[in-house]
Amino acid sequence: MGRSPCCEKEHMNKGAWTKEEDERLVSYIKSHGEGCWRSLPRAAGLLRCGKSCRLRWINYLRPDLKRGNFTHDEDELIIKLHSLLGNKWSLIAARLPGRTDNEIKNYWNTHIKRKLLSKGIDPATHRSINEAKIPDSKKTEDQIVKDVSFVSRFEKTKNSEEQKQNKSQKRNRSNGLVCKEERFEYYPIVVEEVKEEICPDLSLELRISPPWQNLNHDDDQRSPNTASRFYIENGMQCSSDTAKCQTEDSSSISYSSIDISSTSSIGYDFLGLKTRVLDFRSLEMK
DNA sequence: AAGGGGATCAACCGCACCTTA
DNA sequence: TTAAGGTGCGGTTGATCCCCT
Repeated sequence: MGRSPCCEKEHMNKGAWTKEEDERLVSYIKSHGEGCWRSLPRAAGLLRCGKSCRLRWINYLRPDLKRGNFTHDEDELIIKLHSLLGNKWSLIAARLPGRTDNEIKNYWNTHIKRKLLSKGIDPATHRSINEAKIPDSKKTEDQIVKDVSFVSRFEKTKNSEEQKQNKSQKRNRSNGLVCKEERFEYYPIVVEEVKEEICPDLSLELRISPPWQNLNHDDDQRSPNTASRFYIENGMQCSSDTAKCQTEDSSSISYSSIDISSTSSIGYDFLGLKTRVLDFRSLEMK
């Protein structure tokens, strides 16, 4: 069954936006808010497709966008998130406030890919290019452990989780949120990686936990979907309100537990990065 | 100064997913 | 349950910029 086009292609402007079009769009959204992109162009007096308006707003006109070069910390964070999430640009962008998925995607393709290649790292797999050529059966234990890649298992696990949750819950796709009985909860992003095959003692789990309760902040009146904690645990006890987990074996892969509710105004160590960029409270949940 | 080629990034396209009736 | 509408995502394109010869 075919679908009607999102808008009439004829009589529509395409290509670069003019200053006047930008002003019309910004002015309309300022007074009416985002949403209903299909009818927005007509209401705003724009000869543009709704999708085009949405893209222009999200990628360029939104007032909370951070323009300018990516910082080194952002570079590192993007690389690490890409190793976890793959080409899920919207998920990566959700963890870099002020940056858009399009911007990150472009940046990845034009800068980071080359940077990784110059270091001998395959940007698709995050493996050493040389190591990638060695068959698994001939790799040493060290090489195999270095090759931990989260993407395939992540997809697999996430999909099965989603299937389960789809049956009983209303979903909000934005930023991996689940809307359940009028409350938002983060569904677990499980990155439990190949422990049975290559590293029996290793259990990596990337999880976005339910919203933190009993926050002693001035802005506690926010809706419950605006804050949460984000932590990665390594199959060990992870204290829920500490900024760092205790580990029994310091030689194991590093991990972090981040209480965003208590660290939003200070730097914290996400994936080994001292960074402030991972603040879910700044993410808008639609 | 010209132009060729690579780099960059805004914008488009097609598709998949979610919602709703 | 199903079809249609709405929205968002990821891949790709193309215009423009910039550097080098």
